Amino acid sequence: MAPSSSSEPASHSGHAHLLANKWMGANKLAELVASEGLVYKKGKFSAIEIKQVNEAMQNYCTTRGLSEEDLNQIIFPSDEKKKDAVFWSEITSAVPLRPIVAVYQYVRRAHHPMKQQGKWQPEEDAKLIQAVTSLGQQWEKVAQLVGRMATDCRDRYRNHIVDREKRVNGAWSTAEEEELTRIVTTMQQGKNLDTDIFWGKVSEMMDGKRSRQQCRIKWTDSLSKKFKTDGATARWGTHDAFILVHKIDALGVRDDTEIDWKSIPDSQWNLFSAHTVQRRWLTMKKSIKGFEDMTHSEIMDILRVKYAEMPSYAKVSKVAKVPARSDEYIEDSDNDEPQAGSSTGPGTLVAEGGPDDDSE
DNA sequence: CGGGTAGGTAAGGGTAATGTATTACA
DNA sequence: GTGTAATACATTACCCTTACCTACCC
Repeated sequence: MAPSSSSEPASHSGHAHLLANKWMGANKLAELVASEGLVYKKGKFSAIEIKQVNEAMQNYCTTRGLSEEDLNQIIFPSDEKKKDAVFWSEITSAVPLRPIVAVYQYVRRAHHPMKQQGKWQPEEDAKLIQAVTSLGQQWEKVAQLVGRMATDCRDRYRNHIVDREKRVNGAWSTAEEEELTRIVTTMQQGKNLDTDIFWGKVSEMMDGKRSRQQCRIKWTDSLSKKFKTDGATARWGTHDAFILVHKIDALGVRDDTEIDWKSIPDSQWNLFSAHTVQRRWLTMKKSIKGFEDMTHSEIMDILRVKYAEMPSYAKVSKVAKVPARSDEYIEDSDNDEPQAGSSTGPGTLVAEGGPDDDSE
């Protein structure tokens, strides 16, 4: 495929066009990342991106005199197969680093008529169980019977219905914690990254007593920390707040929804999970009076002053003594994350240069 | 016909919002 | 000791990506 061009990486606009027009799956994307340095974005849509998408749709409608109903027909065509490639490409162009598939999925989710209906009622669970019993895991059909989005039915089923009789709630016993630690650490052996942990499997190995979500949260937010410190409890301190504020400051994002929390911890500071760190940020933010009406940079201005100095007495935050991966020490050649400048932002950028991996 | 692909569903993997129990501390 | 704010621990709705399937096109 046309490696012709020059020695320079393909132009950005060329990539933007590809992303907005070609329906590429994961493999295809990975291939382009490797072969011609394609850069694209993954992860949650930031507030800014959501706004851009909405404006693009609004614009699409007004320039063509389309009604709300027409728009709905485009997003969810009734039976006829009128593919509206123009629509999806145009909307995708509003968020340059996103592949068309991601935008397509996002918009269909966000505008689904049955979206967001809050807590599940017992009657709904009953309908769900009934539907799955008769139809099997055909979620689109099940959704019709239950009155919830297919994906929500699937989630409810796998997270709360399966093994429901065995499910245990409340605080974890020491035995359970030990069991989970054993399972997770065993699974990690021979794996390269902790992303190789399959929480559905873990839940099964716990004999269904705890759901995949319970297992995952318990491990990432609590047990992994204890494991790293050999049982010592590490509490969040001012020095941690200091580090966090300055890390976020260094990102230079326009809005905190653009922060990729997974990228915050590093080899020196990694006791707290991305989830925990994100929550700490929220707490700090909320402690500022009137934060609701402030922009991200205004909030940063205040926090920067508040945490201007590293508390001198503070012991440096403990660093994991157990390297993330078995006994091999991870060198961490200093990140060279392809932080493609500030223009990008939010979620994770996927680019050439594979960071990782070591392997053997 | 046969490979390629657009457009859809299912499965896999994860986070955000919120509630509740503990702990720190004035 | 007491009230309250911060933090730890739980719960679950909600979200995004990848795998897979199928009708359709050249």
